[in-house]
Amino acid sequence: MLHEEVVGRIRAILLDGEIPPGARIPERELCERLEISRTPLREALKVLAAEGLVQLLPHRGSRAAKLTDKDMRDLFEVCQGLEALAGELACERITDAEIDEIAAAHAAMVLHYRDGDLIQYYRGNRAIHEAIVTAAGNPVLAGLYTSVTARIRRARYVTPMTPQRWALAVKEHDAILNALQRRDGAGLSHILRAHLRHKREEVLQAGFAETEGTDLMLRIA
Amino acid sequence: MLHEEVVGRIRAILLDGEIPPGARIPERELCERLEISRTPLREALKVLAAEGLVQLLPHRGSRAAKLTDKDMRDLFEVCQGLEALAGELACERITDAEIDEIAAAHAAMVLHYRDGDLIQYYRGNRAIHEAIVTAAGNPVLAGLYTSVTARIRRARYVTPMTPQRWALAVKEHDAILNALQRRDGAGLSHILRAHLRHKREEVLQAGFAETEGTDLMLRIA
DNA sequence: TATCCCAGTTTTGCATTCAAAATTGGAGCG
DNA sequence: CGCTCCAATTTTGAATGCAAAACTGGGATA
Repeated sequence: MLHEEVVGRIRAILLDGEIPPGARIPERELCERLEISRTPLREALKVLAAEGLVQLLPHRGSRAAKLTDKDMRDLFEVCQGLEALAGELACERITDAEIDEIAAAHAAMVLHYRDGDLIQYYRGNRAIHEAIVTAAGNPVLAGLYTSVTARIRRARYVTPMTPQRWALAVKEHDAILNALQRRDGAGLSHILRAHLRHKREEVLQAGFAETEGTDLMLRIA
Repeated sequence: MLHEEVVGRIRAILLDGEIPPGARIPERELCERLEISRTPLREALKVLAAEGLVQLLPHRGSRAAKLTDKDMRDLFEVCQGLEALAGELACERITDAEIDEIAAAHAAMVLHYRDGDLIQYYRGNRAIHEAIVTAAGNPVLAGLYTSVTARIRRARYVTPMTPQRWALAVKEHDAILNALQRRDGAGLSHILRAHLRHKREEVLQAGFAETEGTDLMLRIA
C-alpha cells in the first residue's frame, strides 16, 4: 500500500467519524486493520496532524482532532475566502461545457430538494461547490480547499436545515448558477460568501462544534 | 529533538536554498547533520511533501520541490486571496496598539527604502504583511498563509526591483497603512490584491520560476 | 564506437527492536 | 473508605535490520 493511500484511508476513517473527534487513535489496531506496521502508520498520522485532522500529544499518542466553535468559525471564514476566490477565477476560466455540467448538477440537486432528500441534496451541493473550485484551474487553491472543507465536512454537510433555510440555500444556488452563466466573477464571489456565511450561522447555531460526545454517526460519501 | 523541530529545521534548509529546488535530498547526510535516524527524518519529509516543499518519488527518494511558472502563478493567486481576506478581517479586529506597531514597522521600512537597503526593506515588508495576517485573528488562515508564502518566499522577497516598481510598492504600502488606520476592509483588501498582483508580475517577468540551475543563494531570515 | 545487458552496489521502504515515558493497578497508609 | 505511592505493564518515539527496488559501470555484441 502506497503512502498516499494510507493517508487517504485514515482520513476517510476520521471523516466518517468512525474514530469520533477527541477519541484516541488506536495505533496497534489500525496497523492490523490496514495490514501495515507502525512506521508507515505514524508517517501518515504526522501528515494528518499537519492537515489539522489529527492532534499529536507528545508521548501521549494521537487523537482525532476536535473542533471548537472558534475553530469552526475560523474554518468557515477561510472557506468563504477560498470559495470566493475560486468563484472569481472560475468565471474567468470556466468552459461552456463545464457550465453545462454544473447546470445539470444544479437541476438534479433542485429535484432532490423538491423530494426532500437531504442526503442526496447535500451530495449534489458538494459536487457543485467542488466543480466551481475545479473550474478555477488552480491546483494550489483546490488543495487548500480540500483540506479546509475536509475538516468542516461533517458539520457542513450534515446539519439539518429548517424549510426556510433550505429554501434560501436553494435560492442562493440559483443565483450562483446564474452568476456563473453570466461569468460575473464579482457577483459569484459575493453570493458564495453570503451562502457560506449563512451555512456557518446555521452550523454554529445548531451547536455542531465537536465537543464531548458529539458523534454524528453519518457517512456522507 | 521534537518532531516539529525536525520539520522546521528541514524547512529552513529548503527555504534558504541550501538544498536548491530540484536537488535530491540526501537522506543519510541530513540524518548525520541533524543527529537523528532515518525514521523521524522520513516522517518530516512526508509532512513537508504534503506542504508542497518536497516532492516524493516512490522508490526514488525525495527532492526539493521545483516551482514552475504555473505553480508560481497559482501560489500568488491564492496568496492574494488569503491576504485580501486577512485584510478584511484585520480591519474588523485589529487593535489600536497593533495598528501603531504596523505604522512603526511601515515607517522603518520606508527609511530602508530611502537608504536603498533592499534586504532590510524586504524584511520590514514581510513583517507588515505577516502582522496584518496575525491581526485577522484566524489561526487557520495564518497557517495556510505561512505555508503558501513559504513556497514563494524566495521569489517574493528576493526579486530585484526597478526604481519605478519599488516606488510603486512603497506607495501601495502607504495606502495599505492608510486603509488599516481607517479600518477600511474593502479598501485594504483591494489594495493588497493589487499590490500582490504587481509583485507577481514582477516575479514572473524576472523569470524566477525555479527551473534548472536557478539558485538564488540568498538567505532572508 | 555505441548500445545493451546484467552482476554488484546503493538506496528506499517497511518491519522489528529497544529505551524511555506514560499509564495502570494494587498495596500501604492516613 | 479514600488517598498516595511505586512497581509492573503498556505505549510511545526512535534506531536498527532486512528485503526489494533502483542505480552503476564494465564487458559483450552489433
